[in-house]
Amino acid sequence: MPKEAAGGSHRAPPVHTDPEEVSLLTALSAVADPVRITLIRELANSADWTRSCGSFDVPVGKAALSHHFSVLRGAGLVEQRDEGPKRVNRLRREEFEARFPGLLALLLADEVVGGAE
Amino acid sequence: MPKEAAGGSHRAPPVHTDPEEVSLLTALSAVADPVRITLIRELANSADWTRSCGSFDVPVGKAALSHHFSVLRGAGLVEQRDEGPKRVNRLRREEFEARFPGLLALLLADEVVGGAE
DNA sequence: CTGAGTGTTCGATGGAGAGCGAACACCAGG
DNA sequence: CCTGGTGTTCGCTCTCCATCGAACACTCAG
Repeated sequence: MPKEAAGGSHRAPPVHTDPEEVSLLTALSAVADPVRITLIRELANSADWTRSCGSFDVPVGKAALSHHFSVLRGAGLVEQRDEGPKRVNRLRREEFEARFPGLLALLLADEVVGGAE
Repeated sequence: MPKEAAGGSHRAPPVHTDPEEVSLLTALSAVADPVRITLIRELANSADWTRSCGSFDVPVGKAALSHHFSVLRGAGLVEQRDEGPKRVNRLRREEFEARFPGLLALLLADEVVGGAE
C-alpha cells in the first residue's frame, strides 16, 4: 500500500480533542497509566511550550512515547505545536480542570516523595 | 492450623484495604472501569449497608461481579460486611475522600451530565 | 436434614493496549 | 544535495484483565 506522503509525519497538524468532549471514562483511562502520569507531572513542572516529546525521562521507546502523547491529546490533557523539527507540549491546566475538577490536582498532589523535586 | 473452632460459624472474612495505603495508580485503575463506576454510583445513591452484592444492575455474571467488588475493596472504596447469607456494602466516602480529594466527587458529579457520550 | 439463595474460587478464553523494531516523513544545517 | 535529529506509523508480540461456566461454601427457612 504505497501511500502518499500527506498524512505521514508530524508536519500534519496534531489532532486535538477539547476537554469538554472527553468522557469521564476516557479521562480516567488516560490517567491510569504510570508512564502518562510521569509525563503529566514533568510537564506540570515545566513552562509551557518548553518541552519536546523526546525530552521526557521515561523508560519507553519513542514509538510507545508517541502513542502516549496521542492518548493524552485524545483526553484533552495536552496540547502540541510544531516548532522546527520538534513538537513542543503544553499542559491544558485550566481547560482540563474545568471539565474534570480536581483530577489534575490529584495527579500532581500525589508527587513521588524522595528528594528530586 | 488454628481454626476458629466450635460454634464459630464464620465465613471467609472480606479482605479490606485502608484507603491510606492505596497508591494513586491503584485507585485510578480501579475507577477506570465502566462496571465499577456504575457500582460506585448506585452505591452512592443508597443508604449504607442496604445493598447486597447481587442487587446491582450491571450486565455481568456474578463471578465477574465478585471480582469487581474485590477490586473496589482493594482500592479502599468499598467496605463489606456479612449479614446472614448476604454480603452488604458501604461506600467509604470520608476515608476515600481524605486520601484522594475530589476523586469520588468527580465520579458522582459526572453522573448523567453530557460531555461526549 | 434438605433445598433455595447468595457469593467466592477455579480454569479457560478473548480482547485491549503497552511495548519494540523498522521504515518513513519532515526539518535544519553543512 | 546529503546527513543527523525528531516524531509518526505499521506490523507484531506479549501481558494483563474482564468475562463466563461450573463447582464449591455458607446461611437461613422449612
